[in-house]
Amino acid sequence: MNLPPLVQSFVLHFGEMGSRWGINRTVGQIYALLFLSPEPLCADDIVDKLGFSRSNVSIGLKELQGWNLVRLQHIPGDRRDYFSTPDDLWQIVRTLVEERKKREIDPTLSMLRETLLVEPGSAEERHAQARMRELHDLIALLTGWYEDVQKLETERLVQLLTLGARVQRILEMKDRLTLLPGRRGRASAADAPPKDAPPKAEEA
Amino acid sequence: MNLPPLVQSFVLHFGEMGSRWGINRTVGQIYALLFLSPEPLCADDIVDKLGFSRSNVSIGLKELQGWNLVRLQHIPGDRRDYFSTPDDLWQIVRTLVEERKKREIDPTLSMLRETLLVEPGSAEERHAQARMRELHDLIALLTGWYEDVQKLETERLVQLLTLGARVQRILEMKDRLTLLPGRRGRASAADAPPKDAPPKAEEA
DNA sequence: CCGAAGTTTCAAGAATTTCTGAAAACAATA
DNA sequence: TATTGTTTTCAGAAATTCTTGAAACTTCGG
Repeated sequence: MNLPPLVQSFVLHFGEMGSRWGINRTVGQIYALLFLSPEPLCADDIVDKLGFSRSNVSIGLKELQGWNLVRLQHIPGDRRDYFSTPDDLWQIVRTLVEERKKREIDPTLSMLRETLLVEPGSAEERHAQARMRELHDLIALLTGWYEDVQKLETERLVQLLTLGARVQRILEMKDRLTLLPGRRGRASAADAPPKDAPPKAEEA
Repeated sequence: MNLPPLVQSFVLHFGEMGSRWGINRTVGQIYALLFLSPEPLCADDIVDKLGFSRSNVSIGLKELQGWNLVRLQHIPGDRRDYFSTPDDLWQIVRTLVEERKKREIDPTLSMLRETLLVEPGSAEERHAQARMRELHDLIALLTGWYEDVQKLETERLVQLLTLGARVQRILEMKDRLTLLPGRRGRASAADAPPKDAPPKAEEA
C-alpha cells in the first residue's frame, strides 16, 4: 500500500470498521480510497494503491455498486471503468440509510406482517404474537417517519437536525395549537406508546 | 429445536438476520427467544429450546449483556441466572441505537478528530483532509441531533415520529417566527450544508 | 473447609467468508 | 472477423469466525 499517511490511516480505519458496518475489509478500503480521491479511479488504480488482487477489487466494486455507493463513469478515449463517490455527503448518507434499511429492516417487517396473520394455537403463541405486533407497529412507525424525512430537501433536513433539543419546544407549541378541534393524519395503531409500556424509561 | 411454530419462525428469522445486524446466529436466536418469552429463561432453558451447546449459550448471553440488551435477574430460592428483555420496546430501541452508535460511529468520529489535527503535506492530503472535515461535521451534526432526541421522553418522541411529513409545515412555521431578530443555539460548522454540496439531491 | 450447583474458559474441529490467480467472457476497433 | 484491452467468473487456498466438550473456576449452604 503506497499512500500519503493521512489517506492511509483513513483507508485502514475503514477497512477495520468494515466488518462492523456489514461490508468486508476490501470493500471498506476501496470505498475509503474513492471517497478521498480528488478524481475518479479505475480498478487498476485501486489495485496499485491498495495491493489487493485484481479480482478482489472487481468484486468489491461490484458490491459497492450494489449498495449504490459508487458512481460509474467513463473518461473520453479510455475504455476503462472509472469510479467515484458522490460529492454531496448528504446524498451518501441518504443512500447508506436507504440500503441498510432495505437489508436490515425490511425483511423483518415482511416476516412480521406474515407471521401476524397466522392464527395462534396456544397461550404461548398468543403472547408471542402480541409481542410481535408491538414490534411490528414500532418498526412501522419508525420507517414511516424515515420515509417522510427522506423526502425532505436537504436544506430542510439540516434545519431539522440543527434544531436539536429545541424540537421539544416546537412540539409543545404545536400541542397548544392543536388544542383546537383536531384533524389527525396518518398515525395508526402506533399512535400511542405500546399498551403495557410504562412511559418512564427504565435503566438497564 | 422444540418450539411452537410461530415462535420458531421468528427465532429462525432472527438467527438469519443476525449476520446482517452484526451479531451471529446463536446470539440472534437467543435474543429472539428471550424477546418472545413470557417469563425469564435460564441458560439451560435456552439450551433445551434451541439445541446449542451450553458454552455457546453462555457466550451468547455474555455478548447480549455486553449490548445491554438483556436484563439479568434471579428467582428466589434458585441460584441460576435468569434473563429477559425489557418489556418496553422503546427502551430496547434506545439501547440498540446507542450501542450501535458506540460501535459503528464513535470510533470513526474519534479517528476523524485526530486525523484532522495532522498538518497536510501535499495537495492530495489537503484535499483528503477537506473531505474528512466535511464527513466529520456531518457525523457530528447527526450525532448531536441523536443525543438531543435520545433525551426526549418517549411520549414526545412518539409525537415527533407521528408528525412525519407534517414536520415540514412546522419548520416553515418556525421560519416565519424566526424572521424576528435571531437567537441561535448550538449549531456549529455544520450549520449550513457542506460548502461544495449543491442543495439539490442528485439521483444515484 | 467441603461438596454441589452453576458459569466461564479454552483448545481444537467445523463452517463460513475472504482472497487469489488463471481462464473465460465481453466490447470496441480496425 | 481478428485483435486488443478490459471486466467477470470460478475453484481452490488462506484466513476468520463459530461451535463444542471438557476442564477450570466461582459461589453458596452446610
